[in-house]
Amino acid sequence: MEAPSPSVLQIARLGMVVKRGFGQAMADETWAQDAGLRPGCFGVLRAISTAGSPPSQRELSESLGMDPSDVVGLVDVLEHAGYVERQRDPGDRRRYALTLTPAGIRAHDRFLEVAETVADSVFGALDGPERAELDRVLAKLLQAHEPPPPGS
Amino acid sequence: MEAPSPSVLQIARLGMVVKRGFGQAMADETWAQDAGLRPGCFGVLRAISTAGSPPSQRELSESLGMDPSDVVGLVDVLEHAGYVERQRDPGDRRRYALTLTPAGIRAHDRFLEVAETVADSVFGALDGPERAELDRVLAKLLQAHEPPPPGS
DNA sequence: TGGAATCGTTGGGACTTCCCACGATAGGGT
DNA sequence: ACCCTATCGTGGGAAGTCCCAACGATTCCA
Repeated sequence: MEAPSPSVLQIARLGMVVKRGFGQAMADETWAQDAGLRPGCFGVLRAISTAGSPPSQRELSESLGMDPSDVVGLVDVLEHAGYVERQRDPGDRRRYALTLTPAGIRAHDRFLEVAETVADSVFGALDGPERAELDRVLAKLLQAHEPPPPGS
Repeated sequence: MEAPSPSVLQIARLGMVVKRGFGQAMADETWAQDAGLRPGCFGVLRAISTAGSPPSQRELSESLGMDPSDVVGLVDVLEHAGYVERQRDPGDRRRYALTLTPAGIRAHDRFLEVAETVADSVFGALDGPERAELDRVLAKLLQAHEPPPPGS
């Protein structure tokens, strides 16, 4: 039976390919290496950048699908590198309001370039429409697995 | 920037979702738990099953995109569970010829069921054509990144 | 026959992921 | 005003994964 069930393996496998490619591409970026940036830092930078208002670390952890305790170290690195700032939310002093510094925005842009290089390498076998369709489907799947936080 | 490059993040992210979902689904399968099967064992089982002739561990490692040293432990578990057999290749006594036992075939089938359940959970938001197209594109991408052994 | 290459294996280091528990702060009910 | 509960960020540790560097055994090539 040629059931399409192993597609879960393909996804997991492709995820590893991307992860490896990204890690390898990052090894060439001396500026990131010097700042001590870890792979997960890109996700944090991107999540802060795309968030409507300065997010808290918990919102980040939900938006990234990772444990809050793991976000701490990532933000630590980024703050120490001068890319993000932790400001106490005046409305709720338990939370932080995370913002990107100008240097953080530049770092994010450079990250995007690297990501695009990796994407070209990974998706090179796809033509334009295929790639657009893949993008759309992936976004749909992630959105289905991550109920967006309403106005709360 | 023309294309939304962060699709690489989506892939990696979705890979984690699958991995988690699979691990969680496997936690309910007592037979696998009792046999001490690890997540990677499914990939090994599937690789042996889909290989044309009994593969060596090195062929497995290439086909799975993992390090040969990590295949050892996986095959150890599977052999100890009575699912695969290590037979020396008479033509090259350095290699093993890995074969599935009848119990291994049954285990593989049960694995497939679990995988299908996970797939339904992950791809639930997609309709038939979308899912088929995703399958096709993923296979295309993996094939581009892993030239298959022609001697089958 | 001797040297180089390959296969399986061992060991270990660096890293990620996940879970539990703690102080600090906030909210809700009486 | 008080407790009780919940949430946020944080620390620590267990388990797992990925990757590399070696080593005996075996094979291949000159």
